[in-house]
Amino acid sequence: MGNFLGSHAINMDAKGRLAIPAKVREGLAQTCGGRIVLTANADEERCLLVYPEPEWEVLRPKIEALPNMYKSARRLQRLLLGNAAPMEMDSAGRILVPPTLRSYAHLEKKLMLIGQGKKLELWSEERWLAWLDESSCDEDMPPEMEALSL
Amino acid sequence: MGNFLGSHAINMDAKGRLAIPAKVREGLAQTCGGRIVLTANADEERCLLVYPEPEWEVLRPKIEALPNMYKSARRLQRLLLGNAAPMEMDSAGRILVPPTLRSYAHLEKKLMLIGQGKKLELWSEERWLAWLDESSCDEDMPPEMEALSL
DNA sequence: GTGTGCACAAGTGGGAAAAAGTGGTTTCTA
DNA sequence: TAGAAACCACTTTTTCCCACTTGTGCACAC
Repeated sequence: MGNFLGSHAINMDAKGRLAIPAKVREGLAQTCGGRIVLTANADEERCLLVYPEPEWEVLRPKIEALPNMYKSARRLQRLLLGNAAPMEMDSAGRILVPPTLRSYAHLEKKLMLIGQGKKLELWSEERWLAWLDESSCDEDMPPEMEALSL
Repeated sequence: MGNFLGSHAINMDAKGRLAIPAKVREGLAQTCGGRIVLTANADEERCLLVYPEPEWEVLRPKIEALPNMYKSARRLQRLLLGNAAPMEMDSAGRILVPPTLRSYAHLEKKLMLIGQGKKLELWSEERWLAWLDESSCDEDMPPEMEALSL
């Protein structure tokens, strides 16, 4: 199962195409033959999520099965299912980000691709840097986290 | 079983016709030979629901059978059954949205079509964007959802 | 050990062909 | 007679491919 680490600065061209860095491309080739699913992130950060297809197929049924009398479940379904776009890379290893996702995450030219283990996150560089500044570490933690020793 | 994903910006013309995006059209051709049912959504969001006919025929008897001593059940019946319109696409892959549904969901020129697995949702673009902004992620969650790791 | 240059790989941009979307006109039907 | 359906022709967008530019790493020489 793919193990994506590290961050990469990348550029999106005028047509909305972005070249996956070669290092990451290798990882994707291995875990999913280059077939990925791009979707919106559901928490308060407006970034995109990049899943290798097999990983997405684990998640998708779980999301579809959520009881949709709950508002929070409908939200998750609308965001994750409603934005999911299966993608394949072109001959130069690029993907075309759909316009709706581009505007959801406020993607312009300069982007950051952030490895998160099983998936990757795709941010507008501006928002990523802003998040680094704002985000603070004195929120509530789950117990598993309190026990960590870094 | 159709699997509709992703969001698409589409335009309705002056006659109330809207072109189903080609990607979605394929999915509809496969699951229902292009025969769909368009109806109103019953939750607080005024959007329309697009069902492949076989999927609708699974749902319809269940709605009809709801015990209608309950106000909420009557509401569901009036909205879903009372607005259901079977549709077929014209030679260019377009459907004509009935005026009553158009006004129910406040559809004007710019629309969004949102894949939701078995069905699709059709929103006024304005309302969809507003919903994206307002909707927050700290509502009650069903237990299945708390356990999710995205 | 350091610097220079070469070669290959990665990233970028543009253009042409094909497909999708749009608008209007005519015909049919209620 | 008005509205909807079918049809047709035009315009725009998308997709695919090819060629160019940039960057990186390695080797060799100084």
